[in-house]
Amino acid sequence: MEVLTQAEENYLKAIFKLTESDAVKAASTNAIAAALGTAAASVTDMLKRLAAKNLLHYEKHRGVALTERGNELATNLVRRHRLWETFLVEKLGFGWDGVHDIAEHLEHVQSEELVERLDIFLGRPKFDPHGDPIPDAKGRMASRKQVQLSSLLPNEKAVVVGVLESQAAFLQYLNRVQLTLGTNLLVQERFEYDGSMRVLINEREEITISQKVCDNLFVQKTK
Amino acid sequence: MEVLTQAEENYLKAIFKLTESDAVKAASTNAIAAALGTAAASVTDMLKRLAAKNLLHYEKHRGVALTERGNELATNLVRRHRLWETFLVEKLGFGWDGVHDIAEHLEHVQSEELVERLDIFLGRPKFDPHGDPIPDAKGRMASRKQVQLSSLLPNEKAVVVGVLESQAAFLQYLNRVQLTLGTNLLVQERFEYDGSMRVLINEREEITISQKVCDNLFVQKTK
DNA sequence: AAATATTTTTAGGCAAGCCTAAAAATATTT
DNA sequence: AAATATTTTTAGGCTTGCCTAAAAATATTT
Repeated sequence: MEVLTQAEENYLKAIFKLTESDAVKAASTNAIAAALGTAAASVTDMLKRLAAKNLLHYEKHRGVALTERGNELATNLVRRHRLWETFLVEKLGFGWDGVHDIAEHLEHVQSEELVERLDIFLGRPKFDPHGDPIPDAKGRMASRKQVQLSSLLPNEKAVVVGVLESQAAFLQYLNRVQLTLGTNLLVQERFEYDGSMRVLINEREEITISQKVCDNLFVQKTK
Repeated sequence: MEVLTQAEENYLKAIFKLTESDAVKAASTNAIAAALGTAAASVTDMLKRLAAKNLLHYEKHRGVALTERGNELATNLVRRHRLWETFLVEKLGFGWDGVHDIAEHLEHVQSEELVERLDIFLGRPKFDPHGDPIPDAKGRMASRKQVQLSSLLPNEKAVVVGVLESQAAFLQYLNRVQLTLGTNLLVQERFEYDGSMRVLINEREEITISQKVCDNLFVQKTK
């Protein structure tokens, strides 16, 4: 089992995330640079090194995709990250939003046994505090726990993860009212009368959403 | 609060340990190199850098000692290390001997809040699984929990940490029978008749120790 | 005290990761 | 299709931490 540096691991994870939505099959140099906050030239540098280690497929000007091995390592990294986030929230009492940066460091500690014992200690959780699925030691994970927005009760928090029907008009509407992928929601109230909901968006703005929209929006509960 | 690299932290910790026994006031280049497994030239390199950051006093060919600030940072590092060791043993069920290397990595995660919460989660322990005292956030720590070997009961484990009377003849005897500082003991049996004990040394050799020696040996219980 | 041994420092180099500026390749406009 | 804009790569440099080999300083023997 090869050992990667923290920098290498961070590149793998960034590429993994960028190519996660199956629509996209390759990550561009610029996108990776943006994700990591480094110069594009540094990315090219590293891509060559990772390609030499057979962790990704690289062809000049073509963008990159992880190899099987690269995917394996990246998935394991995600596993570590999400287990630590779970630990920080469940055991140490951190808020679910203040936890990412610390997990970003903890995830780099290399010890299979540590991760395995942590997993057991936490009761082999399937999802982390953000609702994201935690891969098991073999890289398998549950699919996202997504539900329709209309199924939420007042005071529940969620994040937008997808739509049921993806007609252009609907997506345009979502963009218009800022209900984009990743938007955080807090349900304030639900009106029985017409099934509409008042929702706080990204801890800032409050809007009212019709039942039709609530039915078509997939969200994932968060804490 | 300045942020140190892992390498810098490792140097601080090594120097801290080397100068811990108050007898020694300066750590030599070679001793540091040996402790870290690096070349002496690399140590000289780093000593200059750490001196420039006011973390230690460095004069060519004179050896080094930590500054107040250096000591503070090193103590905090020890705190982090021992808290993580405690976590690994108490919560994750690691054996107390398989824990050092992992803690070596965890200790470098920089987050005051993380350490504070971990401390609380563990119930603010005063000693780690090796019996070493855990400094509090201000750097204060209890003195070692040392007891006379003669006070131990069969099946208790301990490590040699000092002597009561340090006559040369006694120390020579200890060296002779391998009862040196850091030796691990497991009490097998105690004979009421003459107060002598049968003890397993470093999980290998079994010897019998007279009451006089047992009274003069300070040990620290371990798990 | 001179000779020898040991320790420490200097000098010069190397890999990993980052940078900026310029060149080359690819995409988008017109 | 030519012109322009954007993306990606190359080239050259920097810092951190490490190395080896040789020089300098200090310690120990004789």
